[in-house]
Amino acid sequence: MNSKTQAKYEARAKIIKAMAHPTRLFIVDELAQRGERCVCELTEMIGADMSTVSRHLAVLKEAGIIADDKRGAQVYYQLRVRCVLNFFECVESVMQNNSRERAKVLN
Amino acid sequence: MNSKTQAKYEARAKIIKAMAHPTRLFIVDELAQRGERCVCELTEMIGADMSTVSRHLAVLKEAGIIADDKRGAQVYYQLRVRCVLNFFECVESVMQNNSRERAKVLN
DNA sequence: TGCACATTTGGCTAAACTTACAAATGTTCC
DNA sequence: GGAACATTTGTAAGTTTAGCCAAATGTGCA
Repeated sequence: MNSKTQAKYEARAKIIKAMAHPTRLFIVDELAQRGERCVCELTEMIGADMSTVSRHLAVLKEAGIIADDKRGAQVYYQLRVRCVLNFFECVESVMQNNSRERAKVLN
Repeated sequence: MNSKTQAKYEARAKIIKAMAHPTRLFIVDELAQRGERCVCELTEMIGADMSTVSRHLAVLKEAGIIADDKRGAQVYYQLRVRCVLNFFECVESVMQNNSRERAKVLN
């Protein structure tokens, strides 16, 4: 694989990697449903340290998946790219395939 | 977040995590285009140690994204779920948004 | 059986990721 | 200015991941 091809896949992987964490998937899902949320609201829902949540948000923002909007002392985050929601559909179908496959093995 | 919700997002993250590596994205892309490939062919194309490639393939297989088919001494892998290819489209659009955004900042 | 080849697995190291606490920064309001 | 609050950042510890080499396993064939 040449270095240009390598770079192409690294750039893609970086964005997918930003989605590859349960807390970050929760955040994306939540923002998709509610439009926007501030860090304190998300922290409350997630139940982790606020600094941890802030770091997850930074990862998603750095990847370009969410955008931040400072309003007073709060920072509100919103989804910038809706198409990442398509990931969920596909993931669900993979999981369904998997459980079907496992059921088959047991017979 | 309760433990059921937590488990849901962890299961999803596991599958997305399997896609979150440049080499594994390359493999998925290659299998999508060529139908199937044995480990030795992929190893040749990727240019890493065969044991490394074998481990990447195991990750994708464990997630349910690819399937293996042993034929003689070789093991052929093929894509089991085409919808993961939708990831690429979305990732491209995120990258385009990002570069547009960066261009705007420079003006 | 024994050699050649394909693949996987064990073991190890280095790098990356995740998390929490504490401290720093920024904002509002008195 | 100073207290109260929201958020980010520095730091350190623990965990996971990626990579390679070497060894083990499995297959085909003389």
